[in-house]
Amino acid sequence: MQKNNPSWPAGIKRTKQRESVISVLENSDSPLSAMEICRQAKTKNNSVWLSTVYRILELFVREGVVTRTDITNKDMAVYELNRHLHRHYAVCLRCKRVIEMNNCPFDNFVPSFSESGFHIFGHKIEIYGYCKDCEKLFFKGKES
Amino acid sequence: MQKNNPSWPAGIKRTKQRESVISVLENSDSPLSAMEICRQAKTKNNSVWLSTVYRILELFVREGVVTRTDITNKDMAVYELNRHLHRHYAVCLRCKRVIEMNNCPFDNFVPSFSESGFHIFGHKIEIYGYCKDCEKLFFKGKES
DNA sequence: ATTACTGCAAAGCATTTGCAGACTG
DNA sequence: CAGTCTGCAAATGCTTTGCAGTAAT
Repeated sequence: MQKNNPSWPAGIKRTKQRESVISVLENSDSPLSAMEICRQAKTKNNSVWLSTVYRILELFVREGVVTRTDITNKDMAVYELNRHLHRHYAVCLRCKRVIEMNNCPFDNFVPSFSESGFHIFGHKIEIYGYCKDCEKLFFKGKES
Repeated sequence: MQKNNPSWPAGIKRTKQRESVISVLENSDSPLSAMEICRQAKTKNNSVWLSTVYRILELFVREGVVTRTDITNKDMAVYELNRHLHRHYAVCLRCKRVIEMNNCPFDNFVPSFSESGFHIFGHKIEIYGYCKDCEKLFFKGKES
């Protein structure tokens, strides 16, 4: 997010730590944990403390610039830029790798409820299973 | 889960703590946290230590008898009996009421992944929004 | 200059782990 | 009676918080 980038939220002070966090997220095509963001920021010689990263993420989530996702069976939240894309992920039950889904089952779907009048704001979908690599191991395990 | 209940997983030793955990889950119509399960088990005069509850839940999840869910922005996992119903719910953001959905968006849907070879075992869907009653209040709030 | 932000340390809290004694099959 | 499970305590790991010094506007 460059200077003058209009998507920098209004009234939010620029600090090198905040720009650094945003920069890491901009250069990632998958959601990252706070720890990973901190590690990558340090690599770039931008020292950012982990607690600061959490504070910055909390701020940007509140501002709507970043989204936070809690993944089942993973004990860490992951964060990504809110690119206003509607996206869901699959998680490998073994290696916890997160794989992007390119479409959404709610497109062209009309939900039917047991009670009328529910106003949907959004949804969260989580797909679980085994990734290519872990499935091999999984079935190898079953064979023996 | 009574004695001789065929759904008790094969080869799993019966202990009063395990039966107690399952009993709490059987008598609940909503998913419970480990702490809540522990509390309810204690109420029934069945002393179960919290760490034991976690070990028991881990075992039953592995055996497929129980499912674990992490709820967004809640820092506790919740557990429920795996009733083998394929069902999704909508949760009201205000009153937390849970409303059943009668269909599933994954019927007749072919997911597309950014990486090939992911083997889907299942999915979880969380729909959020406002129920009929809370929506009225919500919009009343916005007007004033 | 004023107010907000960060470094750092330390606390919080759900969950996990280690170990010795208790219990199940 | 052998191996597993539990009580208990202590550790772990992610996340939050408190505080004093630092930086942004």
